[in-house]
Amino acid sequence: MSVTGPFMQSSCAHAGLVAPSAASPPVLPVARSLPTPVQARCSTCRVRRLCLPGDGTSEATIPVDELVVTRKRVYGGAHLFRAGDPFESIYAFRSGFFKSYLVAADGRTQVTGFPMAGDCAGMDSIGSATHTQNVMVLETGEVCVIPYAHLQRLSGRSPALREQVNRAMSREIVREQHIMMVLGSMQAEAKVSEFLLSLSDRFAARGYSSTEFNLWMSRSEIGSYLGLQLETVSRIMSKLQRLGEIRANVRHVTLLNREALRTRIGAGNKQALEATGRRPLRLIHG
Amino acid sequence: MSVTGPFMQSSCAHAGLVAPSAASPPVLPVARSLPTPVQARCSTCRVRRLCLPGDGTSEATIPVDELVVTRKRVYGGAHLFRAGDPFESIYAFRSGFFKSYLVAADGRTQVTGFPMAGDCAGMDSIGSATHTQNVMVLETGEVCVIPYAHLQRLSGRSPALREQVNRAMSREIVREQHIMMVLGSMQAEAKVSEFLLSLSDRFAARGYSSTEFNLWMSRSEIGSYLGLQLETVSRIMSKLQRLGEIRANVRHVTLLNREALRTRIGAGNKQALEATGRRPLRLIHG
DNA sequence: CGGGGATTTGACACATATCAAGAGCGGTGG
DNA sequence: CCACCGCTCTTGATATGTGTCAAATCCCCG
Repeated sequence: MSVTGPFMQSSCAHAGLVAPSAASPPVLPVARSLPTPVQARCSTCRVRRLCLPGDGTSEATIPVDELVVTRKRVYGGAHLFRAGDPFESIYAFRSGFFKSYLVAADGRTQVTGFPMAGDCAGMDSIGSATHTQNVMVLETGEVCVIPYAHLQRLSGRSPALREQVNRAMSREIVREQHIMMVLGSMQAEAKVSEFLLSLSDRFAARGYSSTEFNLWMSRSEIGSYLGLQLETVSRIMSKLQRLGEIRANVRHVTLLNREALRTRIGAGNKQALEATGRRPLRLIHG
Repeated sequence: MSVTGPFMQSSCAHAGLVAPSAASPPVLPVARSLPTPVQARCSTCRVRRLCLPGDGTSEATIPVDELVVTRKRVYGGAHLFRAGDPFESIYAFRSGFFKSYLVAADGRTQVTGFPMAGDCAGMDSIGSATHTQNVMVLETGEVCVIPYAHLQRLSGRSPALREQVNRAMSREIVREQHIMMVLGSMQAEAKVSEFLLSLSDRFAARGYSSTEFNLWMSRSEIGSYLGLQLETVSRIMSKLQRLGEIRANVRHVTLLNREALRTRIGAGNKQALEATGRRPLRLIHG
């Protein structure tokens, strides 16, 4: 794990407790039969039902309190990890706000998500030796470290945990499919409206206000996420404000008319494409 | 599973062999201790190393020949499944060519991929009762049916299989991240070039020509996949042909200058976005 | 041979990118 | 405490890539 910026403090030290084991790079933390520290337990976590442990339907068989080995406090501006860092752990966010992004060889950047409490990062790197994308901290928060080798071990004895991991990865695939749809078939106004409503729903699911919240990301980051230029994002937010559908005070947003925004999502379709059944072909050479 | 179009024939019937169990909807095929029919075995499959069984590094512990319960022949124009169909199985493609796509409530369509031999479909629906997207057959082929309950059972006794499933899902996440990058940060010409080269690489990985191949999908489907109109795709392919980088005879394509195409991918960047570290905020109300 | 869809190509419109300037905000140092 | 600096955000003017509309051609298939 790269330690950049102000990210250099383990939660254990921070919380004033003694860590059961080393917290950083080498191999995997030896926590086989050591008890998980109370502060890192999922059973007391407010967002557990959104996270790997799930809604508790099969709770009895998931060793939720052995899942997280360490918890770390990470600070705004720091990177949790970068593409190319060795892959060792899955991360689950307990609090804070983050962005995940890719950087192409030629410098192009694509923000792939804005994970927050209850979300996970690092699952895309399973099977790679190194992380495939970057995760940066936008708002200081706490992240639960789940060493992958540890997760594999636990999976061996808990079918329910295996299932939860599969579900979490599946959700991630669906989430990205949804973004593909936004990127590929929506116009700018629809994209921004969708973005705001989606954020709103995610805040709501975590018990925060769905109508009034902070944007922890910049216009430029929103733009990258939506495939737009920052100026376009800014203009559209100004327009939505002019129309009375939102109030936007730079990073602080209030949704005034959710229905209007929802309508805006459908506006300006680009494609219909309905399969015809007939499929002409020109075969190789022939 | 929806049975539409000419998709109404099980591979067993087709191959003239007796099926070991029912092949369709109800619960899950009872194949607990029945031997897997020879024709459905992974160990004899040409694309097994690209598929769930993997490259064989941990082959000994993966019950590869119990993985696939049935194999089906599916015909061009048919749907393997549609969004909303009950989720029961993962599908692995042995041959043929397919498209996966989403349809939004308002009718917008987004093609999410063009799976072919060695690829999988349905992993996005794990944890849902129903499939989240549609998969249509573009070129007749054979698909291996892996009932999810069956996979779960096998996973219980094979850590290596669990790992392979995780890897496959992880790869799918990375694949979609890559498409997000294409959709969000490339211009039309770069998108189409990237698409052709990517297809070329996938054919090469399967032992087919990397310079000459058929496009089983229409311009409209390519457009949907890349977030472009079909006319734009057509124009760009004409242009690439005019420039001597490809030869495009409707559905039959020859790549004449891969390097030129590769250069084209970098052209016309849209975003740079490098993190600044400073992160201004306007806190709630304040 | 005829019909229908796919593809190509052109003309044009328009959404969004690009370029540029100014304002707002937050932190820093005098 | 104020002035400055750097960054983000906003807004305007303009350029341009791509969508839209339309028509001709091609191709497959009956």
